[in-house]
Amino acid sequence: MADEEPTSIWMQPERQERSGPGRRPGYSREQITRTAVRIADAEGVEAATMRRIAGELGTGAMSLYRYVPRRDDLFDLMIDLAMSEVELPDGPSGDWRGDLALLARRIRATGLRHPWLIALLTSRPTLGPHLLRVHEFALGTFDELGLDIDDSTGLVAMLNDYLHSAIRREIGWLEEARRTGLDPERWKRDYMGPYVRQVVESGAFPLFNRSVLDSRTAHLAPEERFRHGLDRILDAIAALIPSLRPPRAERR
Amino acid sequence: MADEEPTSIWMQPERQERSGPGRRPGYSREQITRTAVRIADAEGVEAATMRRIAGELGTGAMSLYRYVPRRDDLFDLMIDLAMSEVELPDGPSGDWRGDLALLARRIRATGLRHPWLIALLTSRPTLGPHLLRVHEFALGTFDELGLDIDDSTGLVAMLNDYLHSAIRREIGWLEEARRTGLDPERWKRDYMGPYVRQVVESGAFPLFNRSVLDSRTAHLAPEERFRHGLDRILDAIAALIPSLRPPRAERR
DNA sequence: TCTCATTTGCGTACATGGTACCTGAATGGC
DNA sequence: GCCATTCAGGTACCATGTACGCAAATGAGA
Repeated sequence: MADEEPTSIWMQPERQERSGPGRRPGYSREQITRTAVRIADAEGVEAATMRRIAGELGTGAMSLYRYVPRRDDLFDLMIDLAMSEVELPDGPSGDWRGDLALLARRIRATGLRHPWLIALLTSRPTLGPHLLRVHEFALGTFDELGLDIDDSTGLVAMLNDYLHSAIRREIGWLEEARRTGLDPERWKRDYMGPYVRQVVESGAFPLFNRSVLDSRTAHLAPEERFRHGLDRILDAIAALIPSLRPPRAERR
Repeated sequence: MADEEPTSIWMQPERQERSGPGRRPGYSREQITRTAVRIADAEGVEAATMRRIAGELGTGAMSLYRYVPRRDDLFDLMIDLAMSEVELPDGPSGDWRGDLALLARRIRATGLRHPWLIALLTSRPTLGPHLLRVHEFALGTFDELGLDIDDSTGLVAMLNDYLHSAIRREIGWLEEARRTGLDPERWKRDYMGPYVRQVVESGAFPLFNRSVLDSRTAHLAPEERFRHGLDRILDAIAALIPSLRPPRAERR
C-alpha cells in the first residue's frame, strides 16, 4: 500500500525485523547489493542481471523485487556500497591540498576496483549517503579556507570532473574491449589501431597526430599520469582561490 | 567476406554506388543515422531501437544491418552526426579565450539540442571525424600560444571535463525524469524532493545543506550558470598557462 | 535477350532482458 | 488453531539485439 507513490530508494527503508505476523525475509538489500557488486566487478554491470544475482543467491529473480523496487534502484545501492569503501578522516586537516590529494587517491582506487562505478555515477543523478559523506568532506576542505559555499561547490565540481574523466580514461578502452568480447590487446591492435593509423596517415589533424606521436606522458605509468593531472588541477584550484569571493569573515 | 574482422565503423565505408551487379541500396547510413537522431532527440536513445528506426523508414529491422554492423556503431555515427553541427572557424583567431568560449557555447547548444549526446560521448571511447575536428580546433588555440602538445591536451581535457559535466548537470534530472516516465515537475517534487528534504532536516551534512539553502547561483538562469562556470575554468586555464613547460620556441 | 553471380530487403526465430501477476508457504497475534 | 500478513519464486508477457536464410532486384557477359 505504501509503494504506490514512486520515490527515492533511500526513502523506502528495507523491511525491518519487525515482530508482526508474516514470513521472515530470507535475504537483505545489502546481501543482494553485495552480490550484484561482486558480479559487476568480475564481468561488468551488464552481467549483473536480476536473474543472475538471484541465481547466485540461490533463489528466483522475482524474489529480489521484495527488496528493491527496480533495477535502477539497485544501481543506486551499488554505487553507494562502492562509495562506502572510500575511507576519509573525520574532517579537514588544515592542509587542503593534502586532503584533496588523499580524497583523489581513494576515489581512484575505488573506481579501479569497481570499473563500472564511474560510468554509473555519471550516467544519472544519484545522492546516496556515502556519496554525500564524500562530498561533504571535499566541501569541508574549502570551507576551512573561508570560501563561499557556491565557490566551494564549484571547486569541488572541478576536482570531481577531473577524477571522473581521468578514471574513465584509465579504464576506458579496457572496459570497451571487455564489452565487445575481444581481449584488450586485440581490441587495441585490430579494432582501434587501424583507424587511428589511418587518421594519422591522412595528416588531416596535425595536432592530434602530435598528441599521438610526440606525447611524452603516454608512456608513463597510469599512477604517474594520474598524479600529473591531479597536480595540475590542484594548481589550478590554488590559483583560483585568491580571486574568489572574499571569505565570510571579511564580508560582514 | 570482408566483415569477418571486426573493426571501427569508420574503417568500413558504406557500400558505394558502384557499377557492379546486384540490387541497389535503398537506404543509406546517413539516412538511418538521421532518423535515429530524430527519434533520440524526441524520446531518448532508448527509444531509438533498430525496429523503431526501421519502422520509421518503412522497412524491417534487419535491413539496417546491411548498413551498420552493430547498434553500438550506430551510436558512434549518431555522435558524429551531432558533432558535425558544431560550426567552428577554420583556425584560432589569436584570442584563445574568445575561441574557447565560442567552442564551449557551440558544444553546449549542440548538447542541449541532443540530450543523449554527452551521455553517449562519455560512455565509450569514440573518435569520429567531427569529434577529431573539434578536438583539433581546441588544441589549435593552445598550440598558437606555443604550448607543448601534452600540456595542450591536458588543458583541452580540462575544458572538456567542465563542458561535459556542466551540460550533464543542466540536462541531468530532466532526462532522468523522462526515463522514469514521470513529468519533470512531479519527479523533482515527489521523487527527489522528499529525500533531499529528509537529508537536509537530518542535519548530517551541514555544508551540503548550505549548498542547497544558501546558494546564490541556484536561482540563476541556466545560461548564466554555465557562463559563470566557464569563466572560472578559463580563469584556471589562464592561471595555469604561464607555469607550464616553456614553449617550443624557447626550448631549442 | 537470356543467364547468373552478386547484393539488398526483410520475415522468421532465438536468446536474453526487466518485471507484472499469482499461488502457495511460512509466521506470529488473537 | 484460526487468520491476516508477508515472503518465495514459477509462469508469463513484452521488448530488445541480431543470426540466418531466401526472395527480389540488378547489371555484366553471352
